[in-house]
Amino acid sequence: MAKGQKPTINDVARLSGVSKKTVSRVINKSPLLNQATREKVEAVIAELEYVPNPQARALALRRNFLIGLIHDNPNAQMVLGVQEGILDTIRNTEFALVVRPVDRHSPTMVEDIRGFIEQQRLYGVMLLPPISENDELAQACRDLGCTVVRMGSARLDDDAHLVASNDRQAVSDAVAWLAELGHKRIGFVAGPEGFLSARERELGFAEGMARAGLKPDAKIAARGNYRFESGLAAGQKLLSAKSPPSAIFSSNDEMAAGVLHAARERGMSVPEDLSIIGFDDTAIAAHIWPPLTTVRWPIRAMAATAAAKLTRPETAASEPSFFLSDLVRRASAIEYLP
Amino acid sequence: MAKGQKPTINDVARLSGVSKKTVSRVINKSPLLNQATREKVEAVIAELEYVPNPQARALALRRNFLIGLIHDNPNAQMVLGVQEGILDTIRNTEFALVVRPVDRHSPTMVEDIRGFIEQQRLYGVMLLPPISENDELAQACRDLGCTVVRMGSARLDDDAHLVASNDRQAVSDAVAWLAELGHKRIGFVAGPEGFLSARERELGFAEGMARAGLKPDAKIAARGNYRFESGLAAGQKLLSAKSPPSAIFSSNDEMAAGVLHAARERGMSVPEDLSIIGFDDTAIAAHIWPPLTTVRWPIRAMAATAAAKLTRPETAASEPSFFLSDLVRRASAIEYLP
DNA sequence: TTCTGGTTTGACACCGGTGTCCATGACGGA
DNA sequence: TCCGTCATGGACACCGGTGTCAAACCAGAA
Repeated sequence: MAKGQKPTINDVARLSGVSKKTVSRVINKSPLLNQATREKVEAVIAELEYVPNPQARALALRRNFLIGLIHDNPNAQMVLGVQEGILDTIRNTEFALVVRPVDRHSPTMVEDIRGFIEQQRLYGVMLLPPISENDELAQACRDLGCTVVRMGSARLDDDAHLVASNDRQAVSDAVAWLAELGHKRIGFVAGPEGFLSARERELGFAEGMARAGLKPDAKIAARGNYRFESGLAAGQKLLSAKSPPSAIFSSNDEMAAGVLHAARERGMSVPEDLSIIGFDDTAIAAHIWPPLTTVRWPIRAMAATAAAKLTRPETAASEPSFFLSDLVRRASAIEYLP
Repeated sequence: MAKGQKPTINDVARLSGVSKKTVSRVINKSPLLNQATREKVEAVIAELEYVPNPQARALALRRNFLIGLIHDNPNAQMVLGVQEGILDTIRNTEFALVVRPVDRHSPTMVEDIRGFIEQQRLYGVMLLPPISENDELAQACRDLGCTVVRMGSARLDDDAHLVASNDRQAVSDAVAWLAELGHKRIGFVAGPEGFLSARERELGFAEGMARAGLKPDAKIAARGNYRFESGLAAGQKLLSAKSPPSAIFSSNDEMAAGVLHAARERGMSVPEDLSIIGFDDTAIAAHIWPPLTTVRWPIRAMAATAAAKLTRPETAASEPSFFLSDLVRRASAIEYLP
């Protein structure tokens, strides 16, 4: 072994007086190997600080140890939380995380992603909402021999290929809690049509109202697109209703911030005149005034589980797919003050 | 070539009646090649939809086409912006982006990163603040034969290995603008000690005050740690001063949001009683009330340039390293009302 | 016609691992 | 003592590219 060069399997084999293949067996923990031989080789590996070359392994095994994170998600905190969760699982393994932001409105998106998976010979990919809802895309990835795990808010796939938050339940609970606080007219800001998360949250709202024996009123409901401006517009509509709500549930935090602005524009105080609940617990939630009561879902733990399902399916595929969210009670929602 | 298998260089060679090596020359655009041969081979490549296997290339070239993004950065938006910028440059190349969040307080951080670079045989890495300021780390990466480009807010390295925002200038301009608006008592919330960005913003503040002929007053200055809570504490201190400021410059948006809370706690109106300027233009800035006037720096363009310096140094290394930021004027800073 | 020199191409080893299959040797039973 | 069996380890080809070096080819000059 030349000085300054990384040791290879050949160096290890030569120094320990065995063949490459035997070293390979040690590395791969093959059971049909004499204990003494194993220890001898392991000693040399330790001495040389030998690390197998992943490129060579990838070539021989025809599979790269790369997990792809494919997303088109506007929520930076969520994406970063996912990255951290995946790293929690794959740190200290031979896997690495490669990321690929995409544009879901591009007509070539599926083609682009296929090219990416094929070129990098990805081991597996994780799809984030909203593109995780795209069955065609998931199938295209699988056709390439790539394991796919999808993150979502509903049953998009079987347990081995899904991690999901139980949004419906979480919203239902939040609305029921508002009702307990005495609110009778509860407004709703929906997310964009076509998003499963938006749909689930809508169902959760309906469920929560039903639990509380309240009837949803279309005059104090509006649809937004998860962006701040749409929340502002929704808030303006709801608050100018003849019989305005005393509480509003918004399908995400950003729109909730918009509702808050709308209330302030009308000179209303939050939470005294209007209680607001958001969803996601993004950084905004804690930093607006008043701090937003919101639903937090365990992104990082979910992503860690997803990564486990990708990298060691034999042990992790059957782990639960659904994760419970909880209500973070801050100052923006209080009991009804007539 | 078996059905369903990806074509290899051998398939291309056989079908076009030339040797592997000639195909390799075509792929690598070698100049010493007959035009007719080149076209013949290219036709076969197109027909087979052949894509070279990056693992095999990586093995032969002893260098992987992976760019690492190493960071320990609490600002999700910034990290995601960087990722998008890097992708702007490397999309449609053979490079891929692998990410690695780390913990800068871990005593084994440098060792962990070395292991990561070595294991994945990274082509280059990009370091984000605050760890981009760690010279020992940068050197360790370079010793591994890995190109390093650092992102920062000051001259951390030479042009070929640096992209930086000119924070000092930006803050100086912002403060000078406050002075133009008639503010005489301008408070300052500094970032954490030991952060170059914090230091640069401090110098910018001093410079701006000097330009306006104002003298900084330590009684209306405080140090925070870039977190919301520290901004809140700083705001409480500054606003309870015997002679409180009419405007406050905060070294980042999150602390500015804290200052805003502090003002509101004391029953002050923003911007009527107090003007506030932040730094970074994160999502918070646009979504708090009132929307925050802040300094925006071109993260995505900077990251794209950094990626170019990593992946094609021959053309990009000499591109400018410094990027100008600009002041985003929203509602939180207005002229001085006595 | 033969030689020369430049251009174009190919044979072969190599990068650092893994899979296949066979050789070896120890051990137990006949 | 001899043979069959099983545990163990090695030889060799292969994964799909690239580097080296020499051979083949071609045109123009002697």
